[in-house]
Amino acid sequence: MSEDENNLGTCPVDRGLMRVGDRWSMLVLRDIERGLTRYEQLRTSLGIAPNILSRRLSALADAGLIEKRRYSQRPPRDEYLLTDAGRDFLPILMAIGAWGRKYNGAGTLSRHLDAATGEVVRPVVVDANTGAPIGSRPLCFEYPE
Amino acid sequence: MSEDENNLGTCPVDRGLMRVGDRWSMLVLRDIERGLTRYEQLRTSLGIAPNILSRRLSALADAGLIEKRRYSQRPPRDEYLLTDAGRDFLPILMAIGAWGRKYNGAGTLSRHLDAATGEVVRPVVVDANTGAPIGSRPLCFEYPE
DNA sequence: GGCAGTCACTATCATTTTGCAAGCGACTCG
DNA sequence: CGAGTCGCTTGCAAAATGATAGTGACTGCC
Repeated sequence: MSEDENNLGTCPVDRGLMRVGDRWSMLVLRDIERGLTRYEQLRTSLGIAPNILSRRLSALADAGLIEKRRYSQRPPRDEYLLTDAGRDFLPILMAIGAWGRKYNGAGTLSRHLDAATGEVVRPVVVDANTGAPIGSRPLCFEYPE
Repeated sequence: MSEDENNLGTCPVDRGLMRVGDRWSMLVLRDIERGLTRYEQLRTSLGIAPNILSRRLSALADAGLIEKRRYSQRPPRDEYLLTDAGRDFLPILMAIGAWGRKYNGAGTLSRHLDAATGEVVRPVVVDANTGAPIGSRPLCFEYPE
């Protein structure tokens, strides 16, 4: 895919997208977060074809974002749970959600509330060093070698 | 796609992914940010087939994330620039990059530095209300109706 | 003027991925 | 025993993607 080694090979964005770079995977993660952990729940909630769901689930498991756990032997029943890597991806989904609300948010949309304050959560990406939102300060790139 | 109206129809994540939900689109945005604004620059940097690049560029333009601007009449030359919506998406790419670095970051990767301090930027998604990183406080969902 | 070369594409076709529909094994419940 | 649910797999059609070739508009060189 990459010819230019200064580019995709060393680009962390691409590294991330290698693992979750498709729509269904992200929506699956979102639904698992919402508590829809079983195959049938995911299938009906997403309206996804069963073969596609199977493939996405195993891809996500291979990528280390979810894991399959048998919670009942008889009848055999499994659930899909987020790993640490999967949970770490959720903030990104919330940031995408905030963007979607802003630029494609006609009508009423679901949202997250802070359980303690009851306030609507407003996800923003900031630089942990300065606390400033990304985009509010000039940045520059650094390439390896 | 959606059967369950509590789900995709009202989900801001899905609304966002409707516009940029594929790998190439995100990588194009990243490259434009890096200053690769011309067709040939993007094509060689990404190693993408020309027909695919054309389609992605017009999809991104239709979605309002980039716009095409002719900067030279003779010879006819165009460049692709980020719109406000496109620039607003960049922090998400940085968050994906941070995740990719953490979970798929073997070897040396490129990174962003704060132009003023020279420090490596560490993107984190926080709740703008509390300033707390998403994931550090319990949340709940609210669905319309 | 003629020819090579660059840029920004489009057109054609093979390959890959996605999606629909049907079916299947393991079980439960009546 | 028969219907129903869950968690899939299989087969096939449709759509998206990707490789390759080609095209039009120009520039720059001899």
